[in-house]
Amino acid sequence: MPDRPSLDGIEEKWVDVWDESGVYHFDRTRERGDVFSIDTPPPTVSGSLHIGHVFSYTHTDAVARFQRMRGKAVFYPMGWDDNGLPTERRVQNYYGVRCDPSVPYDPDFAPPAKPDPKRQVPISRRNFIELCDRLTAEDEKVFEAIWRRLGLSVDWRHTYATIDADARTAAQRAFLRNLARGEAYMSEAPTLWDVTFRTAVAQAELEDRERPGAYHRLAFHRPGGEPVHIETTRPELLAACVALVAHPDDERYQDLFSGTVRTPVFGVEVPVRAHRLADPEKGSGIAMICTFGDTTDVTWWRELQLETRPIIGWDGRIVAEPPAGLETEEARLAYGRLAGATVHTARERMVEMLRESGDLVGEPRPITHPVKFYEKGDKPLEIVTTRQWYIRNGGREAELRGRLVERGRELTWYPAFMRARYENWVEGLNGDWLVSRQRFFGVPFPVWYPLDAEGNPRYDAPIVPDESALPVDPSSDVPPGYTEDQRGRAGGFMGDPDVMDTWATSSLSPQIAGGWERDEDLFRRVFPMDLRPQGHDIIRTWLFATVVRSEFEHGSVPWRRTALSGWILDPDRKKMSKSKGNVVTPIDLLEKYSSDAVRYWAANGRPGTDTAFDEGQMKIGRRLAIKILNASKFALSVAGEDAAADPAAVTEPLDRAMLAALAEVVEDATSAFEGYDYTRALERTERFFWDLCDDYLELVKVRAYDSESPAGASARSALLIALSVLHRLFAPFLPFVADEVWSWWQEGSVHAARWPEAAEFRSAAQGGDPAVLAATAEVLRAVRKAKSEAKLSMRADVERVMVSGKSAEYARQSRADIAAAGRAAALEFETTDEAELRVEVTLPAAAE
RNA sequence: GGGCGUGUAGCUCAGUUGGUCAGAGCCCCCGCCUUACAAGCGGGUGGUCGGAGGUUCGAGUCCUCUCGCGCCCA
Repeated sequence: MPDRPSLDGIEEKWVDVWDESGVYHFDRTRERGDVFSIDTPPPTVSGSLHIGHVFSYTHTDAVARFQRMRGKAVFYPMGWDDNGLPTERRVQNYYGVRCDPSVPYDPDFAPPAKPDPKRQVPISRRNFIELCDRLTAEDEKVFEAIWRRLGLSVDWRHTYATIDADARTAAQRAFLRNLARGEAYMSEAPTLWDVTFRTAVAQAELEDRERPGAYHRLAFHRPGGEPVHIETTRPELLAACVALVAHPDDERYQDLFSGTVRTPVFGVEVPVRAHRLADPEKGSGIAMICTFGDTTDVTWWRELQLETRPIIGWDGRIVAEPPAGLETEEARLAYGRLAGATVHTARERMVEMLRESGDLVGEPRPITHPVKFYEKGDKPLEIVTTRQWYIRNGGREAELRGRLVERGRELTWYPAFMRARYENWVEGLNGDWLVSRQRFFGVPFPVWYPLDAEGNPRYDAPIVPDESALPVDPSSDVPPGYTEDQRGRAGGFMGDPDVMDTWATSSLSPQIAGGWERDEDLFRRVFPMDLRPQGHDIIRTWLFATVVRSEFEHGSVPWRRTALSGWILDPDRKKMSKSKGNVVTPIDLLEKYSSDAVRYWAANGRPGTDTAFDEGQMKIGRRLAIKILNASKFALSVAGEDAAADPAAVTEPLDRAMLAALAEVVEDATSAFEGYDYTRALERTERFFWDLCDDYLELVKVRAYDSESPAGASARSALLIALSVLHRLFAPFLPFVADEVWSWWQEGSVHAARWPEAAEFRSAAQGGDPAVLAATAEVLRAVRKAKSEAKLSMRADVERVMVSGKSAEYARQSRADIAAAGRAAALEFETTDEAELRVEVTLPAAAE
């Protein structure tokens, strides 16, 4: 035990000790019932670890530590999400390169010494992936170091990355089984498309953003020539117009239904149709349907069985070839002015042409409206018809949807109201899950297609590998029955060029971490997992997708509980984010306040509740940690480090009262933890501890030094019992300081110790009444107040203390301790019926 | 527009099933060298619990309406 205990260097010391002792290792000999398994969220390593991560991972760690102390074998792995677009972008910027699959592999490639993000060097897909692997490996080391310093009790032998071979194997195996069972399918259909990243995007990745736009009033022409006015925010799509639509009940357009009109400028004849989704209140009540301007167009196109005349290409530009229907020379010339232009330019030119033809009525009317974006993109999404892979998720089948809602109800949600978010999402789905992405750094689809005699792929006859061959890369591996020289040749084969959505891999995190089909012995001990902690913003993606995959593969929920953490808000109540520049680096905070202090702040954030970033709370956490050091040192120096607590020696009413109060704290903290209310467990423990320091310790200080009397032995034993219990109660929250103080007088790690139970020290409490401690402390407070108001030192003598009231009887049982702590010469107690405890303190005349 | 959450001292937050529930910590003010801790200790000043109705003997605590903020979805 050091003379002057300190938090300095405490993290380095214990991180090493824990690593060497393996105290957090999962005992895989334990059966499922004795295991507590956690489906840890794999943080995106291409981003930086921010304070929000520290916040939520601390919550999980506290629960993991509690369960471990309760005797569970805790399966607490860590994953890294390195698969996907964020990593591609980071690699592009970091090395100044971009992936160009047409460039051949260069085994000697070295990235530019001075990366220039503006002039990225095109490199082969394989070189690009090598750089992704290299950079993510470095990032993961940094992350692990921070997690260790934060004190996460992860078993570092169990880590995974969403791009590693195990994850690729699991993702491909699950996909092949989905395919075989008909849960995955390929379809050519209108798809939300990000033109910057040139990839398809799923419903779950959409977000609406308010953008300026303008209503353009356009004149279409009836067969007789008289105009029909429509309003559109996307005049550039006029060439893609396939119909007009109005509400079936709209009186204004009854005569037009089942007739046709001609488009302005292009003179294409299009039908006028009726559909309930046409809003009579909006614009002129009649709209043009284009293939495709928005998702409503897709609905109309599908339900009204309209033609397809797409004009926007994968690059977001107007395609060179005019769509069907543009027959006249003028129409083709007009289209020629748009071909190759961006959407923005095309709109300007189209408006120009409409002005020339006189079909633009009035001036465009500026508005602000919500536009769909890919959440990681910065250009509006287009809708392009492409061939994509889908996994069923209930978006098209009520039966499956209902089953998935039911699975959600099998889960225990912390907090419970988060379940509503899940159900709202599932019930609002309008399509299956699009899982293919036209990107590079991801898990490839384990599929090849035969090429027919003309060299065209036969998508209806995909070739799949045997599961034993996984993972495969169809761009370099050869399908069964073919040779490499048949790649890309007529009569040969081609590999599917796409990769899976990153959620298609991370939705298998319980299987990947748990050893599904790789280590079945492990898997049956940990799956379904006990807990899925995660942010509430990814209920619709990660949580939902994981439920879907587990339903298909195992016919069960993937876990029993899920805990949704809140966000960290800056002092202005805004979500902290990099773009706002209000992010604080965790490592600086850990160094400034100590890991325990930062954990203390985090542990004060309740499940699902957004929490203010508050360094003040970290200061308090630091104070608490230091107090634990000092109070422990004091108690141990009084009692003797190697002294053993003897429950039978606890005889004084005040000591028994303290232990009885502590028993209540233990019971309360335990049930709070069982209900995932770690914050309450901490609050109760902390409250008790500070009161113990302020009152009980001061009261028994003198007596505890008395080595002669039984009263002294009583105090010392009670102190040691309380200390042991408190060290363990604090261990899940302040693991460093808890193990430090524990090590001064106990064998082994506090983190391997048994969680305290009231039964342990009930006998020592001997039916003690917490009211004795409460009343005694109240008298002590009154004495202090008198001294404080007289501006006296707490060491000042007191002539007389007169206590009366209902609980005077309780205080009387601590007469000697009050006299000693208050330095009171005379004490009188009068038990009356008065509810309020009255304390009269008489100070020596000289002191007044 | 629909769903969910939230609004309690200057700040951050507790307040289980309605009855010492008007609290804690921080901040601020006034004191105290008290050998565990001056990175400490003691004491004190702060609120008609967003607003309006209602149920009840009694409501931050239940109901209705309303205002503000936040998130999710259209």
